[in-house]
Amino acid sequence: MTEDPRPAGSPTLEDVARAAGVSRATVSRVVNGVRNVDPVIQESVRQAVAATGYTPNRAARSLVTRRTDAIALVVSGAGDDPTADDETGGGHRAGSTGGAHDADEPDGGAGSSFTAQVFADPFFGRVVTGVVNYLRPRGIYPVLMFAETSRARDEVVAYLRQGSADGALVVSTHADDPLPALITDAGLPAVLYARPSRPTRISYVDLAHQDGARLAAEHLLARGCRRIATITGPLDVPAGQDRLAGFRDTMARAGQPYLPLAEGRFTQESGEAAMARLLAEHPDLDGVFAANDLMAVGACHVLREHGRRVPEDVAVVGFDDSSAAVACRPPLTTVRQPVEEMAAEMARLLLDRLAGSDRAVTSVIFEPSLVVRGSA
Amino acid sequence: MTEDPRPAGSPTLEDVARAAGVSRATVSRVVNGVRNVDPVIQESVRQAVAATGYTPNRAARSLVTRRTDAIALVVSGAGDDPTADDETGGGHRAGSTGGAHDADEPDGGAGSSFTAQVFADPFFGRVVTGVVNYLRPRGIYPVLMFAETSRARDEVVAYLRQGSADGALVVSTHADDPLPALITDAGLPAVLYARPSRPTRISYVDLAHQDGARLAAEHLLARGCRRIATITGPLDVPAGQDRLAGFRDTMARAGQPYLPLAEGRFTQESGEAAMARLLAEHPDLDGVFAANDLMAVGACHVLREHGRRVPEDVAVVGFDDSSAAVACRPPLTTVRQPVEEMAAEMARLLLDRLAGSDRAVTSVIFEPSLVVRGSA
DNA sequence: GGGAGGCGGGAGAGCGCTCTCCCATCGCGT
DNA sequence: ACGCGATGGGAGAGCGCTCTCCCGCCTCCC
Repeated sequence: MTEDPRPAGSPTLEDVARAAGVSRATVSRVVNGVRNVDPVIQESVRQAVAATGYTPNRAARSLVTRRTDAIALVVSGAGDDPTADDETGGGHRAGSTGGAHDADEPDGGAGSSFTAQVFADPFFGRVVTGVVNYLRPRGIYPVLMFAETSRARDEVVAYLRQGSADGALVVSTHADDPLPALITDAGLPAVLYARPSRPTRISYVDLAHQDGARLAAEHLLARGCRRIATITGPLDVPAGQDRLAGFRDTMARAGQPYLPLAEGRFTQESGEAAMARLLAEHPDLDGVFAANDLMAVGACHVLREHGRRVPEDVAVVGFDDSSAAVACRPPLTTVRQPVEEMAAEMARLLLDRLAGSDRAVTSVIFEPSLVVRGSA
Repeated sequence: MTEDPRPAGSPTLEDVARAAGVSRATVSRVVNGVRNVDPVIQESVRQAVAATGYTPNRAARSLVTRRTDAIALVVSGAGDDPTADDETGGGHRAGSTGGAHDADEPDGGAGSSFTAQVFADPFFGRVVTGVVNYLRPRGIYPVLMFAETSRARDEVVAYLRQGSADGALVVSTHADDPLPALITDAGLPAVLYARPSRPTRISYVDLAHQDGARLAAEHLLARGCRRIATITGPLDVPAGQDRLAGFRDTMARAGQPYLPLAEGRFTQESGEAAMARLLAEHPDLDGVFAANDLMAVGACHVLREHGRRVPEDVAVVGFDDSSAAVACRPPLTTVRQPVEEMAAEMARLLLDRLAGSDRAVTSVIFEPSLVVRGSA
């Protein structure tokens, strides 16, 4: 007959309590620092914890507290969703992207999965950075999720509903993303990055895109550019619309109501294509505002290939101040979007919501600033 | 007297059981698809589940199964760790980086945090892509963690020990990373990306770096380059060492034993600096092998700034086949590292380990391939 | 026809923790 | 001196689930 029937498994509160000669409740109180506990007992409990190598079991704790201290970081949008019927722009040729729409593709492979597309933009790395840096000191780690199909969206909601995370941080890449509504309908706490295109009772952080575009316009004008064009973002998302509106507005006010434009999709390739189109139609242009840095980089490439010097012949201004801006030759003059701070604020809003039970909807709008480098 | 004393909270197994007129056990069996259950009862249980909107509580399940169906994706390395004493290179001026060593910095801010550095390299996005794509169909989502300080490492281990995740996928950015050892010492399941610099009983995936470097060397030689230099990665990490060794080896075998080299740190800026150094010492060089694409991009920039055309005057070969390779002008000829597949395999290895109880250590080495584009 | 064996369902014991009670002790005021 | 609140520790009831028993019934074979 052995005395110890539990050789396996990690030590529990019970074990620590026995070692310290106190009750489970007392150990729990010491571990969680709740209520007053006699300093002497506190010390002996701490020693028992150290001696046994105790670590609280998170599942057990969650079960009773109904909190997980985990939050989901969801990148949402319409990838190549076969069920998507809310497309706005061109390209009705659904499924034309080479059958990559199978969510159960055997391996991690394929370069053009939604996940891969997402990380191709330095933007998401910055969001993650901001979120992680805010959450980490608080002992919280984000669970990374992607929701580009309706099935994936359901899985996200299910995940949240089964209490795997306390709330969600949602970054949408697409307009009319149904996820925010799904989450709030389920009564789950969430905060968005960027204003949802249809009004929803949900907190979000966003940038004053129009102000940013204004800064870009004023800079190009002040530089003396007179034949200015713009490469817009996708015009079915608020960021794309607002940057164009702000730019066009300032240009019009400066007496330049006609603004050549070409729509891009926030990718470098789309920026290249757009620049080529603009150059074909307006060979004499001397200034370009691209609605993000990636497209600006593409524009620079195409300009150089067409023998234009940047910024001597054509000045280029980007948007975001991402890593692509400094990596570019010449380095991009760009409108800074403080993504990391915004992401941190988004995390803060969610944590506030989880802590207090104030279900108030707050939105925080950040102001952009101009970063002048070599390209304009 | 109301009959229902539980208006709040989501429905539990008990509720479903009551609605279906069966026991909790039966509902559990249906939900988990375990053992045979009468089809009629099965159907009524399913209806009850749908009617009540039941979702199993993950914490409760974890508590008894001792599994979480969550895994940690840890990016590990030495950031600006004040306690680091295993630094190899120069720079003993600890803390010289402007007080940025405080882990509790108030906001998500600072651009040069470890997290930000990590995402500056497209490599990590690809790792995440591969991991996520493999895990997602299996209902598992990765928890993102960073471990660049000893405290952060302890937190990762604690996180795993408290059963917040079943295992870890570790990507080290640095040699002599103590994390793998810490994790295995704690008896926790983990798989690494890249061979640890000191041998450890742990599974990993890796690339045949030397073979990749050989491909690059052979391509440059076949192209007719005769004054070839290389920009190496950090020479204290296996990937840096092996790529140099493989390249130098092939060059030597081809009768070119003297190989000009400059060490970089896998960043674009370090690549630019290295290229500038090489050009200063060897103005007549006609071929460059950079140990990764980011440095190759930097090299291209510097070459162009010095009036060299790529590939006409100087051929450039990169390594990784990252997004930077296609974004570059001209597009980079590069050695492909199938990061996504490797990351997926890493996830597969971990899941296998978690499923079966075979504690066998396996390593899978992937073969690189040459992708010829415009730069060489 | 009767016993063995398989099959399907229920009862109930926990998993490890928190948290509400409850009780013992102590200090203090009147 | 006595009561009374404050203080600190213990007992124990769950949180929602899984899983091992156990039991009743049906089938099948000798």
